[in-house]
Amino acid sequence: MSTDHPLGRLADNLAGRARLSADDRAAILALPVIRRTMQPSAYLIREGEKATTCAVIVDGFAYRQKLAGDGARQILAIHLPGEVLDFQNLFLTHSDHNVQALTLLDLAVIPMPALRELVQARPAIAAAVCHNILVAAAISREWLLNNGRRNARTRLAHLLCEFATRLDAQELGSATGSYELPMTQEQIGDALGLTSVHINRSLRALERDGLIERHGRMVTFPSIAALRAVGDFSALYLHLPEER
Amino acid sequence: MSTDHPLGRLADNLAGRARLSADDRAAILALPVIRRTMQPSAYLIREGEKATTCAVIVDGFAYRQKLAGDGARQILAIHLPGEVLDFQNLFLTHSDHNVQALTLLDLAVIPMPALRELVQARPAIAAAVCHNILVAAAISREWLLNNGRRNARTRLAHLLCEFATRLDAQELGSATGSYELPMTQEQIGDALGLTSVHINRSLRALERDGLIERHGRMVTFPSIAALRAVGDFSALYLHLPEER
DNA sequence: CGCAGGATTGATTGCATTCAACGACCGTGG
DNA sequence: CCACGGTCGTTGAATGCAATCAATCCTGCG
Repeated sequence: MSTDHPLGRLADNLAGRARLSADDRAAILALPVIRRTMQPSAYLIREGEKATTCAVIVDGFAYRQKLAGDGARQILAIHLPGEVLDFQNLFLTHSDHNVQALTLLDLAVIPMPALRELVQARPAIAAAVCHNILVAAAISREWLLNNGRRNARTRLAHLLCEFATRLDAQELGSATGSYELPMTQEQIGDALGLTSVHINRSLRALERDGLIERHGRMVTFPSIAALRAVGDFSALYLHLPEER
Repeated sequence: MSTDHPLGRLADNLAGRARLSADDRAAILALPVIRRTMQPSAYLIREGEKATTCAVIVDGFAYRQKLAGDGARQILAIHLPGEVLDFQNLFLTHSDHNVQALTLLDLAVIPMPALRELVQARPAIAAAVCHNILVAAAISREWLLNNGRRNARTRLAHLLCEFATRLDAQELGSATGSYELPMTQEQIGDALGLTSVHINRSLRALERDGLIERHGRMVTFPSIAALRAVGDFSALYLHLPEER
C-alpha cells in the first residue's frame, strides 16, 4: 500500500481486483504523470468534450453529473481517492456527462496515449481496467434501483452504507464507524433524485431514530448493521475482492 | 449485414463501433455457439450466480432487473436483437442482477472460455468489447437522469425515443416512424420507476396530445422531433457511429 | 363460454416538492 | 473587531405528482 507514489493506490486498486504481476504493477507506477490541483466545483470534463488525458484521484472527491433540459441536475456517481476518472475515454470518443471536483482535488494526470499503450501491451492490466469499468456500471445500476424503487429514507441510508463500504475498501478509515461525507444536502439530493429540503428532513429522521449521529458533515453510525437494514443494503454489487 | 449467421449481427455491432479487420470478423463468426430458445420471463441469469456462457440475442428482447427488499422491481436495461448479454461475466465472478427474457428469445450461446481466448488474442475485439460495455454504462447513466430528474411524461417520451433510436441503429426498421414495444405497461413502469397505472395515464396523455398513436403494442410517431422535444432526448449518450 | 393477463378509469391518499423565511457558520474587508 | 455577504442548513405551510386501492373492460385463448 504505497501511498507515497501518486499511482500507488491506483495500482493497489487494479491489483486487488485482478491478478497483476509485479511487472504489471511496476509498469503502472512507471506511467508518466502530471500532478494537478483543482478547486471544488471545477470541471474536469464536460459533456460532449473529447478527453486526451486520464485523471486518477490522489486526494479528494469528484462526481459525475448530467443536466436535464429544465436545468435539474442528476449526480451519477461519486469518486473516492484512489479511483480513476476517465477509463471511458480510452474507448469512447467524447464524454456524455460532466465530471466535477466535489472537494479540493489532488490529481495524477496520465496522458491517454501512454495509458492506451499500457493497456494494449498488458492483457492483465486491460482485464483489470475492464473489471473497474464494470464495477462502476454495477454501481450505477444499483443507483438506478435505489433511485427508482426506494423511498427517501431508504435511499439515503443506502447511500450512507455505500459510502462507508467504499471508504473501507479504500482503507480510508470509516471502519471506526464514522466518516466525513463531503457533500452538501443539495448534492445528496441531486444524487438521490430528491430535494435538499427533503434530504434535510430525512437525515434528521435517521438521526432522531438513532441510526446516525451528525457533527457538521461528519457522520457516525452506532450500528452499521441497523443502517444496512434500513437502507436495504447488500455490498454484492460493489464486487469487492473477498468477504461477504 | 449477414443476418443468416447467428453471430452476424454481433460482428456488425462490434465492427460498427471499432475497427475490426476481416480477420477479426471471421474470428467472431468462428466462435462455437449453441442455439437456444427461451420462453418469456425465463431467467437467463440470476443475481449471485456465476455465468459460464455468454448469450447473444439472435431474435427477441431481454431485460435486466433487480429487486428491492420490499419486492419492488427495477428494470435496469432492455436488450434488442443483436446485443450481447453477458460481457460482464468475462471479468466479474458473479452477477449482481437478474436477466430475463422479455419476449420469446432466440439465443446464440457462446462458451465463456472461447470468448475469453478471443478477447485475449485480439486487442481490436477487446477494444470493441470495452466500447460495448461502456455504451451500456452510458445508457444506465442516462436512465439514472431520466428516472431521477424527469417527470412521468418526459420519462416516457424519452424511453420511446431511445427505443426508436436503438431499433434504428440495429436496422430493425423503426425508421418508418413506428415499432412494436414488446413491454406491458407494468414493465414500462418498472423501467421508469413508476406504476403501471401512471404509465397508462401518461401514454394516453401522449396520445391525446398527438405525440404518439397506439394500436396494441405498436407505437407510431407522427413526429419523432416533437417526441424528442417532449422527452428531452439527445442521442449523444448512445455513442452511435456517425451522424448528429 | 369462461378464464387470465393486461389495459383502463375513478376516487382517495401520501410522499416529496415547492415556496418562503430564518438561522448558523465562515471568510472577507472596512 | 465586527459588520457584511454568501453558502449551507433548518423549519413550516401549502401544493401537487404519482401511488394506492378498487373496479371494470377488453382481448386472446384453451
